[in-house]
Amino acid sequence: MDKMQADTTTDADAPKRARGRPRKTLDERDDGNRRQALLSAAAKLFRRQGFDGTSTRDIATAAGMQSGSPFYHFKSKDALLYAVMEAGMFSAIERQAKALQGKAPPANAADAMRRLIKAHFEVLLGPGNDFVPVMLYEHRALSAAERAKLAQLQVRYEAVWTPVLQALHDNGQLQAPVKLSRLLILGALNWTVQWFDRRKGASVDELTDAALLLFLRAD
Amino acid sequence: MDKMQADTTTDADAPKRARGRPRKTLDERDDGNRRQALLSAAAKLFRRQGFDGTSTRDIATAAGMQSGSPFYHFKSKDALLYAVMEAGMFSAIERQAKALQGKAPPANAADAMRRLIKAHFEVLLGPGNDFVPVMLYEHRALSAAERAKLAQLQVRYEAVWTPVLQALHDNGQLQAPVKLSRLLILGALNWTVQWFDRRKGASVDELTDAALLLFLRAD
DNA sequence: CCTACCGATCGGTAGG
DNA sequence: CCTACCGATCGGTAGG
Repeated sequence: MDKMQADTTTDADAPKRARGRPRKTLDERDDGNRRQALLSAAAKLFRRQGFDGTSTRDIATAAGMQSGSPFYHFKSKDALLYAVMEAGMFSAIERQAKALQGKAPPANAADAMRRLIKAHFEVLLGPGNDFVPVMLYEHRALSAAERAKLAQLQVRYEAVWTPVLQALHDNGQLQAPVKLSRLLILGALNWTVQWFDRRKGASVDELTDAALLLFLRAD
Repeated sequence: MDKMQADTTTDADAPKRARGRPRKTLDERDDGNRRQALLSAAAKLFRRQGFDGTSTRDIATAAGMQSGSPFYHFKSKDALLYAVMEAGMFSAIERQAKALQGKAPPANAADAMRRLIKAHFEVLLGPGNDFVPVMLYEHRALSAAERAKLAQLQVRYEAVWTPVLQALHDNGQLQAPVKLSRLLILGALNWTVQWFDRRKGASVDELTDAALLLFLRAD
């Protein structure tokens, strides 16, 4: 709580590998966890206040650091934003793959669709999932090169939808053209970030049901 | 082109009501058209670079003014943003009403839906229509009071969709719950701002057709 | 609407 | 990772 307070815990069982300058507290210290703290703080603040509305000082404070310290971990504020977005895409891609594999493969195209939609909502609306929303709403702040790198990951993510939509189109459950369907559907899902409130109204499951009813004809 | 160049046109037929300090050029000068120029410039720049990414100096330059001059027309940068958004909502509401009235009233619920969707796309994707996109993507920059005022206009706009969706639900063309349908559908439409390119790919009419096929069952 | 300017904030860095 | 700091930019204002 109080960073000024002296460390009163005993030093007897301090980790043996501790050497060099003394540590200020006993909790997590080493490796990349300071970097991770910066990433999480940045994601949360970028989402709430926007990239431009968040200063690197804000982020440093939220991570318990001084104003110049984030630049020890990240070359620039921009690099921090990119790292947040990339982490978001990796988590989305991973979650998507798990949803499709699961314990059993999808029973049919509609089942695959349900899994994709639900996984998408979870990554977007789940508690503490600020990384993907930041990616959706702040990509204008990226440089052209970073935007291009990220676009590759997005293509990978969106490509998974295509065969599922194609199968649904083939069996008549989806009427609109596959490509425009994908764009419109993902838009509907992504926009939920703007209005969905986990604390009230529908649940993610109800949302998933509604989306399926809206987009697909019964089989 | 060159602001330094002396005005070489003759003064003989200058407007008689010209008095007081001399004008620098002969073109539009009086009333609110400077204010309008600021609004248009701001809308364009806010959309392209974001609210925080656009300085009041940028806007002044784009409107052919000096750095301090926008504040003669608007109390603050924030007030300028709000004015852009309000103008966007007014134009959307007006266009929506015209679409539903038209020369003839809608033939049925699906026809009304088509008109609503197309009007929405036109306001969103039409050439030079930067006001509504700015409203969609920069409302985080508003104060709470301004956001609340704007929300009233948005409620008015969205309320028009409800009876249409209800009718479609009643006749079986729409399966998902009306309220969630409205939110998901408007999300799908709003998101087109992110990917739609008037210069290539589908037209607004094709987009409208695809949306109808996606959301509604044939009657 | 322009000129000249102020105060504040911000990203980033050197040097330890 | 902290301290101390720089240079630049920015919203806004006074006074005309």
